[in-house]
Amino acid sequence: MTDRPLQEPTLLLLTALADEPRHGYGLIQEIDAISQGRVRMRTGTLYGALDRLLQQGLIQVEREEIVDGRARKVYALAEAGRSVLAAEAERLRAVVDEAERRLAGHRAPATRPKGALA
Amino acid sequence: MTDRPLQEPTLLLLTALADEPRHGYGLIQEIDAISQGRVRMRTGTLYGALDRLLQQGLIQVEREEIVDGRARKVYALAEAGRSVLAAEAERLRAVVDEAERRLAGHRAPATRPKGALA
DNA sequence: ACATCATATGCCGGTCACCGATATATATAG
DNA sequence: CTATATATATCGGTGACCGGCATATGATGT
Repeated sequence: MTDRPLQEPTLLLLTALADEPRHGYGLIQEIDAISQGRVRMRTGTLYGALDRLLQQGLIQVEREEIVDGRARKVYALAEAGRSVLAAEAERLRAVVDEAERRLAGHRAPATRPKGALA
Repeated sequence: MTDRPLQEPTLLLLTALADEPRHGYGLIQEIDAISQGRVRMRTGTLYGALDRLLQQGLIQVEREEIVDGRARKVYALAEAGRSVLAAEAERLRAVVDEAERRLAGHRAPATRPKGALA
């Protein structure tokens, strides 16, 4: 399946769905808020990613509704998406920790015995 | 330019250079260590990324040397690369924090069979 | 009446980072 | 003498993301 690391827009999408279900346009706004206005997700990215994540089973359409005459699809994080997001967050945190440790000047021994590579 | 968020292989590359200069193959091994063996960077990704990062001024060739009859290029993190990595780490940490915060305040979605629809 | 912004979904062409394979070369271990 | 580790490099393909465009309604402004 998709063992590949998530790119940031996708990571933000799953994060925006982690607390409650939202519809497409609401996700754009939520991502804008999460990133302190630094990320404006394009609709091209959004709906493409939504389709992809649906197909991968990481999210699901919770319901469809009509608000003020405008149709909405409300997406929810699926179980699979929840665990993928958790794993991804844990992995990324480790990398970020390591980056900041090294930038701070502490040389944490990441050294391993020779021949560790298969 | 480098306004776009770094992808993970690139992030790992800069991280691997953050404590000391390394040559190409050494970077593959270091990234293997940092990621606890989870990421095996391909040479196609590595040398392509190295060229790109050189051109962006995020890294530089510190020296070239010959060890045991094999040529090496030793790369070092440039000042620009150091600040980009720092900014990227800070940004990613915020996203990861937010993701874990939302996951912890768990709101499990109704696991509905497909076909259920409003 | 007309314009324009905010809301809302969706498609399509292009770009580029990454992947996998391949090529080349030396040193060491079996 | 063959395989593995070390070491650099190129190339074609894939796919996520970007930017632009199309479409439609409701609210606000002039």
